[in-house]
Amino acid sequence: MDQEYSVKSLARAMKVLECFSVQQPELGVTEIAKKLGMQKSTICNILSTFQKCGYVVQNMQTNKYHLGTKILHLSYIVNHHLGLRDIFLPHLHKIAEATHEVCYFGILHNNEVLYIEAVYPSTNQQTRNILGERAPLYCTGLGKAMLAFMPQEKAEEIINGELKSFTNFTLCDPALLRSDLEEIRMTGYAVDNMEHEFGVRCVAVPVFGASGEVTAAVSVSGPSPRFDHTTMVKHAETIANALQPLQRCL
Amino acid sequence: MDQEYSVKSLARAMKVLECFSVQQPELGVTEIAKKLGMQKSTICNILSTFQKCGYVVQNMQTNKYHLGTKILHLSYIVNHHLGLRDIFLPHLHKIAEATHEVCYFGILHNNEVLYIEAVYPSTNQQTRNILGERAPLYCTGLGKAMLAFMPQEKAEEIINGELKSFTNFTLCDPALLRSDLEEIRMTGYAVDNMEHEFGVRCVAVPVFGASGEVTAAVSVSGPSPRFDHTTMVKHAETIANALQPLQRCL
DNA sequence: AATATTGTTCTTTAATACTGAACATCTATA
DNA sequence: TATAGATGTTCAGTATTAAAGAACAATATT
Repeated sequence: MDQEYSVKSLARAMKVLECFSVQQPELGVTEIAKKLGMQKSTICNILSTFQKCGYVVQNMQTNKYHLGTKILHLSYIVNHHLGLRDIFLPHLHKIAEATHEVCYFGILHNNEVLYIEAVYPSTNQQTRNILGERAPLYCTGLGKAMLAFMPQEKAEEIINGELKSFTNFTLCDPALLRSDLEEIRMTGYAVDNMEHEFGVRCVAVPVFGASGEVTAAVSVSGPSPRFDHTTMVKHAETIANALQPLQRCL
Repeated sequence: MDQEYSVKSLARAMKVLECFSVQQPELGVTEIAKKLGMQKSTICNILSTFQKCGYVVQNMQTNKYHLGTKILHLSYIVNHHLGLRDIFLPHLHKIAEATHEVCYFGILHNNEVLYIEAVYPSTNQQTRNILGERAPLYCTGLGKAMLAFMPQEKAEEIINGELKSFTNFTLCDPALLRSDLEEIRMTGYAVDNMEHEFGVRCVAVPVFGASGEVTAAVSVSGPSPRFDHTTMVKHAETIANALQPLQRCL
């Protein structure tokens, strides 16, 4: 009997929360019910519970629901516990100023890149909020930097999995990807040559934990004309140097 | 029959998530069970479900649990939907640079201040992460700025509620607090005179939504010697001017 | 005005979450 | 080193209750 010691109603409820996305921040009851193949009334009850707890808010005008601010408080605790953001922030600033490019910081989570922070150089004061955004491993600088140093078994799972094409430059061929990862292991840094977004190049360096496993990565990225080979090598060195004191101590 | 159309097991489970705090980011099964007066096995099942969903992670060394990064993704959606952070950030930067003080941005949530962002002036590069932190309304600049313009009924609830003393300067007397709030309504800005933290003064200005209700507040704060009366009046003006374009349009 | 389509309410039943005890691990203390 | 007291986990039975499905109310659309 493969009994699962899990609270099924809770798992179902969390799926409801996960229906909300940046693209669809507001959802109706039937919309969610269809999406999950569940009954309207069930969704209604779950949402009403979440609302009472503050995790979801109903828009009085449209009757649709959206995520509540209670989640922000939880995320604060996560961030604080991880502590990573606080530890990395000064170094990210240093890198952004030295390279005059946007500096990203992401961690490995569920076989995806989870962006934790973006720091803009003072010469480029954008304010795009990417906290919490996710991206695939195989076609981003941060992702490949981590993929290259992951346990081979886990890495192969991804390499042999679906490699969706985002641009003409995306490495959708496992063999090509493998040799790229090999080069990353040799040089110590990953290059994303417009593989995820056309016109955007990126250099990323992995960060290793105390026991030697990849835990995170830091990158700078920007418009491809500014990212020629020699510049990217220089940037990689800048990042690697800035991260030196953090390597193998987290 | 006052039947509650809520999923009780879900409400219970969310209470488990809420046990985690900055002070106690890691909790054991029995610890949570005691805190909530629930059975160990129940907590165990809930945690195991949350773990499968990625909302909670078990520390292999200590067997204790902590919140997972999945929450970050949800918080990203919240932030993005609120959009507030993105809208306010440039103005917060402006205020921080103009006053050379830390600039805070908070919203009203569950009768508390929920801190959304802190921006440090370039002359004071701290990196304290306060995203998601909460504080009482009656003894903080941001809080009083919002409390003063809340619906009277809701405000009185708080004024007549427990007014815990944080410092010798905390206004724990409802009458004193009321007259302070009256002054805030007159001047349009709130002053926190070391009421929450000794040695820290703060000036805050409320932000109003499209329908005229208080939705948020912005403040600058710092060591009391730097915050004399004339300086604070000047800071209040600076903030009010910077926020002008955002008033009554959100 | 008529007709979908939405969110909500309600009851019944089948599912399942919680209890409570037993078990397995680990960690202080004698 | 042995023992007692923690801890987290497993398990089966019962009492709870979550979900289904239909009916209702309130909008939106035609």
